[in-house]
Amino acid sequence: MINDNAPGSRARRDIAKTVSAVLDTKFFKALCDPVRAEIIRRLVTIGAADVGTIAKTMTQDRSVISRHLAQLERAEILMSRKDGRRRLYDMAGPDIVTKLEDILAAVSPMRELCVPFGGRECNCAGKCECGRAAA
Amino acid sequence: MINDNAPGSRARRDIAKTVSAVLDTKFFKALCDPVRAEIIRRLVTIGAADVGTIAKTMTQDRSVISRHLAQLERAEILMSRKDGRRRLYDMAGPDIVTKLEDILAAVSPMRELCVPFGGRECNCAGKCECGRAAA
DNA sequence: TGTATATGTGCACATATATGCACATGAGTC
DNA sequence: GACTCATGTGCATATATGTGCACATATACA
Repeated sequence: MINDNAPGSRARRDIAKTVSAVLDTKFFKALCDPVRAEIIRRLVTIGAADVGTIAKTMTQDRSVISRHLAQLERAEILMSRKDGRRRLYDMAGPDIVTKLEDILAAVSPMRELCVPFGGRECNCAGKCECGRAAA
Repeated sequence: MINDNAPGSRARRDIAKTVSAVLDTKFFKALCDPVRAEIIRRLVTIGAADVGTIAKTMTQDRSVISRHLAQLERAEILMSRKDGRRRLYDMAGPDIVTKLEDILAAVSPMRELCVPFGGRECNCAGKCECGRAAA
């Protein structure tokens, strides 16, 4: 089809729907906070660990770390299991990779379909901030 | 190496570093808000549009939409250019796909390296919520 | 049983973010 | 020039989120 990227085209509506569906707010939100990012960094480095062990190396209170860990598990970034009175958390590596692959698959048609401004040059003659615009 | 996924191993430290580097907070934060998600949906559907046109179809004030659009541009999800007194925004399709490919490339070693709890079964005998854990 | 340890939760508070109004700026039109 | 239209920004306010303390719960151990 020559007119796939026309405004409101079937192709555009389809990809909009697919992209919306795959935009997992819970997943992205969990990745935004710097403390949670640091927790992820440490769990990747050291492997499975309990709440106290993780909290000991960070400035926040244990209860705060506990809540961050629970949120990361709800976002399916971590998994947990009980070990006596402790709870062990570990990275859900395969799940994370699968989720990102799904997102990429949904988004990748945008490479051809959502070329900004149809690839047309800006006629601003350097007056606006469109530096990244025209290929 | 047989011990690549040992706690603190070189492989683990490397991937932790790579993953941290690729976790673009600005990018993820921009994707969290439901209003911004809706803006993305409409821009994918209709293609390039100015602030007023987008705002007209949404409940929020024009100024609010204007700020969301600016944030999405800073996150390199949208691009903009001036057209007279209007400012046109459009999806930065190729940039978005490239960014997600970079993220996936950085994360994909986690599929083998971060199998939760080393793939070992939980010995809870059904008492804890480790359903997604084993296998 | 009593005690110590690990974790989760209610609550109050601080900070961040989203929102809408009023107004300023910039660009087109008369 | 005066006027109109589109956009961006300062400000006050509402809502969401992160934080730490105190306490409750659950498990292990003497």
